[in-house]
Amino acid sequence: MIDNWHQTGVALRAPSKKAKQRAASLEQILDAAEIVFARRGHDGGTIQDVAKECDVHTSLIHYYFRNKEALFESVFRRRADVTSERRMAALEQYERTAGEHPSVEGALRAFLDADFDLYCQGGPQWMAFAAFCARLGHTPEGATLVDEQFNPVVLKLIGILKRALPDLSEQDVFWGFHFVTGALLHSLCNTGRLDHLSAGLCRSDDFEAIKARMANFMAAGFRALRSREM
Amino acid sequence: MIDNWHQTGVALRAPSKKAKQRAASLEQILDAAEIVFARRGHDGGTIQDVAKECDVHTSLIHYYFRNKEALFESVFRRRADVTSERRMAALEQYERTAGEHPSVEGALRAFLDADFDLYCQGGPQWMAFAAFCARLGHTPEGATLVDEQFNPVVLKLIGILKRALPDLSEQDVFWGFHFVTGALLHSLCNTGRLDHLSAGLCRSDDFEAIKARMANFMAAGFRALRSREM
DNA sequence: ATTATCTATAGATCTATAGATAATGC
DNA sequence: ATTATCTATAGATCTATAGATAATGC
Repeated sequence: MIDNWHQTGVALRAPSKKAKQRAASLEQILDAAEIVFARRGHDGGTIQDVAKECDVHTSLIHYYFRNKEALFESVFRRRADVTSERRMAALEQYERTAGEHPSVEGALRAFLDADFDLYCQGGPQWMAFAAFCARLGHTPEGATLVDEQFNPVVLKLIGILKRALPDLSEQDVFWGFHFVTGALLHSLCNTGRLDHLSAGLCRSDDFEAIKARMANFMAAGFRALRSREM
Repeated sequence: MIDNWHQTGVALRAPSKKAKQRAASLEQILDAAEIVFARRGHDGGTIQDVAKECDVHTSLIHYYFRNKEALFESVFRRRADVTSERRMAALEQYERTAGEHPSVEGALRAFLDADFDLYCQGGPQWMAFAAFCARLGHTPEGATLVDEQFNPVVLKLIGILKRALPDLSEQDVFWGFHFVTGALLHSLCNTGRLDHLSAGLCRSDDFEAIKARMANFMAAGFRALRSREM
């Protein structure tokens, strides 16, 4: 929240009580929807669930958001720009420091860590957003939304990867990225499967552990594809 | 279908017309449900969709399957044993041929290829089953079902991986497997994202291309985790 | 007589809207 | 006067069942 209204000469009105109320309600509803849709998916989560979660009446949700689709998309849009801009900035920053010879691992680290840090340190709502996006990412309908939002950043990453791996075919770069995406989305989903499987040795919500391993693991994978071609 | 009824002495009756009808209807319904749930998920797919898909009335579905849950689970159970037994057999076969020194890549190849071959060569219903399982695998509710079915095979794989990587910590083996699972499920999901991203260069339903790369890629990842520990 | 299939419908959600009421704004 | 919130309810699904009808079995 930026309160620039009392320092500009242009007499921007102070936010009225109603404006504040409105903003607060919008946020409450979006927070609740984020949690509900992250937990139960687009089809499993209902407007009634959302209403219960934030203790308002369903009609208020329709008052602020035309319909379920609009609510769903608003949940995505509220944070989508933040994440893609952060990733883009991290990639550009990495490009500058790496200069002529970027490394696969460096590029992946920039791309992935920007995200993981946000989800780890951003509190439970960002965590819910992560799961929300992950579910979105592996439905065919959701894929369109995700594509539009993240393709620019992803293509940026792929560009750097190509320069880091000049002797790798373009297909292999895409397939490698496909594996990275899968592992990332599965991690963000946080299904708890690994917890059972490892008998508690690993917790699937331990994003720090994932962050510490993933770029490293995947970078080696890309390099191995290269040797496969020869 | 095994028609052992006319060669045994124990006078097993020939399947009556009704029995055949029953079997055919069951299969039709399961096929349709497999396609519907694969496409729209557990919550998005309805019994009405299934009925329309195979051109029977919804009440017939309730006649053969008590309720939606039972139908859903039957879709899973129909093929689950086939896949896990195939994988188990492939892993045991690999263990025998590899002897004292199994390799990461060999183990992964046995584990993954058993699946991919089935999905590639088993026709469209097996393809639908793949997507069905993938969606199951990244919901928290579905995870329980998947766990019960596949944990034995997965633990078998993990056992071999541990012997192939004696100097890798147990945690790292599990995290590596976590990444493999993610990439696999994402591939089976077949969202079509890669098609757009690569402007048609790669098709996300090209399981042959994935099969050719995945074990190789992931094996290198595991080895890289090892070097991280030192 | 039994089993497979369909017709009709109850009952439970769920989304969405119209219209009433309460709170703020000018 | 405008905006925020709630009440009440319409209308569209969706699951599930009861009971009728059609086909096979003995």
